[in-house]
Formats: sequence, structure tokens, C-alpha cells
Amino acid sequence: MARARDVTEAELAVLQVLWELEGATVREITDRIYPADSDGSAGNSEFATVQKLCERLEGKELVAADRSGRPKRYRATVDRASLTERKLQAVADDLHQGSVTPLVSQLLRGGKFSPDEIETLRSEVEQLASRRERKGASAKRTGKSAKKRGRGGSR
Amino acid sequence: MARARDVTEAELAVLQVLWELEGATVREITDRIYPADSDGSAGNSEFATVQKLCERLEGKELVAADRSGRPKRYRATVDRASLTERKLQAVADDLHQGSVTPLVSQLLRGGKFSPDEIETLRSEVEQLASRRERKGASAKRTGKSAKKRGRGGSR
DNA sequence: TGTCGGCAAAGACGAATTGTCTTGTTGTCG
DNA sequence: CGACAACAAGACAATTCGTCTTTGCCGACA
Repeated sequence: MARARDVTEAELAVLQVLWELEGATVREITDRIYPADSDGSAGNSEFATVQKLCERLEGKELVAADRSGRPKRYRATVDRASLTERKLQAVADDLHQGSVTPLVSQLLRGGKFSPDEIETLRSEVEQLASRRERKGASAKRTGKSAKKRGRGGSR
Repeated sequence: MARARDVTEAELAVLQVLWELEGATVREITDRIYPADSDGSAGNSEFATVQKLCERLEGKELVAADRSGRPKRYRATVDRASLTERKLQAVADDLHQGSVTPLVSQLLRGGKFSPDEIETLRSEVEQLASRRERKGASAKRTGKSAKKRGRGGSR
């Protein structure tokens, strides 16, 4: 029942650092997230907080730890794009039976795009279109092709 | 810190019913969500559960209640598309500084589309592209300025 | 050798959320 | 009136989340 636990605000902050640094120790992450108090006096608990966040992220298999060196080294096992995709798929599952097309339409309808972006999107769609030409001999567009793919509400 | 409260699983179930029925009483919603035990004996608590969910949804201003008739009547104040947009924007805010273009690209790259869908998307992009063509006359706010949309992550 | 600082692991904590359920109160209808 | 559905208010356990404390470990260095 528990629905794939989402990435938390604080956890995301850690991930962002790991995406930026491409592998970092808890200390390094902490220093990025909590600047200002660089003196080692009370900053002790912040370190522990980040440590805990890293553990939880490891539990979710979003980061991995390299335990060979002494200061343990964390790296992200998902990149920004993957996480984005997960979240988008979750939205699709929740609101559109797993189909992502409505999401794209919705985003396009929002229309907040620069000419550059529009051009990029256009070419991406064209690419998509041409890719299907290559394989689908019969452009039978009435079929709808039942590609529903519930996409496991599993979790 | 509290981040615009998300719609819960159970709450979403209620919303789905309201989208389907376009206004319904708590009883009606309950019957849809908890079938099987159609006898009115113990189903009492389920009713209360749905009641509570409706109250919370009302608190989030996602539904509104018409209190004139006796069996109170709830209706959704956001449609599926709006909720979708919110969630998408939240993803964009969290992972891409509020820009939705990367989301579209990501979705397109996923490539799970039927020929029909591709055709639809293509026309939507074309529409977007052509819409920007006629920018000369309107000195309105539509200027490319809108850009990134800081979109204060809060609330 | 002894102790000192950084690292690690475990866990406690309070606050908040979520889904469920209980208990009273109120309104309506036969 | 009397029964019964709708309603309001809240209690409840379970879980989550961010934070913090404690305790032990290790290697370095005077």
C-alpha cells in the first residue's frame, strides 16, 4: 500500500549536490547545504542530518556508497532525467492511467516556451514521427494499438 | 517548509469520482469507492472516512460544497487537467528550476506513443510554432519575457 | 602511548500527515 | 413523535520527516 515513497525536499537537496559533485562525502555535502556556520562548533548535528538523509536515500537506492576509502563516498545512482521520468510517470499513473501523452499535451498547452524551445520540441517530435515510419509499414492510425500498458501500479 | 500539500491517494480517489459524476453526495462517493459491502450495516465508518476526505479536499480548495440541499453536494473545483498541470509544474520546480521544456523532452524521449498520439503531438507543436509567428501586432505581455517563471516554489 | 578530531551507526524526538473509526448532534420524512 | 441518514468534531494508530544526541570507531600526531 505504501506507494514508492517519494523523494523528500531535504533528500532532493542532497541529490542535487551529488549531481553537481559527482560523488562526495557527507562532510562535503553538508558544507554545501548548510553554509554560513563553517566553524565546527555546533555544525555537528547538521552533519548527522545529512548522514541520515544519505542513509535513507541509500535505502531507496537512489545513491550508493563507496566504503573503501575512509571518508565514505556517496554518488547518485539516478540522474536528474531518471528522477524526472519517474515523477512524470507517477503523475501519469495517478491521473491518466499511465499514459504520458496527456502530460505532453498539457505541457504544450501551457505554452511557456521560447522560439528556441519550440524549435527543439518540433524537431524532437519529428524525430519521433520518423522513427515510427521506419518500422510501421502500415500507417494504420485507426487502431489505437492498445498500447495502454498499465505500467504496474505496483510499487 | 511545508510545500503546497499534495493530494493524497485516498483524496484522489474522491476527486476521480467527482470528475466522473460532476457533483455528488458523500453517500454517492462512498458507494463508488467502497463497493462490495452494499449493506448499510457496518459501512458507516467508510462514509465518515469519505466525509473527512471531502472536508480535507475542501480545505485545500480542490472541491466545493453546495450546502443548500440537505444531502450536501460536493463538486470538484479543479479538473483533471489543472491538477495534472500543478503536479507537472511541481516537478519542473523541483528538478528544473521551473522550466517545463525539459519535461516535454524527457517525455518525448520515453517514446511510448502510438502513431495516433504522435500525430496529435505533432499538430500541437505545430500550433505552438505557428502561434508565435504572429507576434508583431500584440505588444502584450506575451513577449518572450515570461521566460523561466521563477514560480515561487512555495505554496 | 595516549588522546584528539573526524567519521560512522544507531536511535530518540517531536511535529506533522494520513486513513480510519467513534461518538454525539442535527435535520428530514413517514 | 420516532427512526434514520447526514453531519460535525475529534480520537486514533501508523507512518514520515527533519533534526539531534549518543556512543563507538579509527587513524594521526605530539
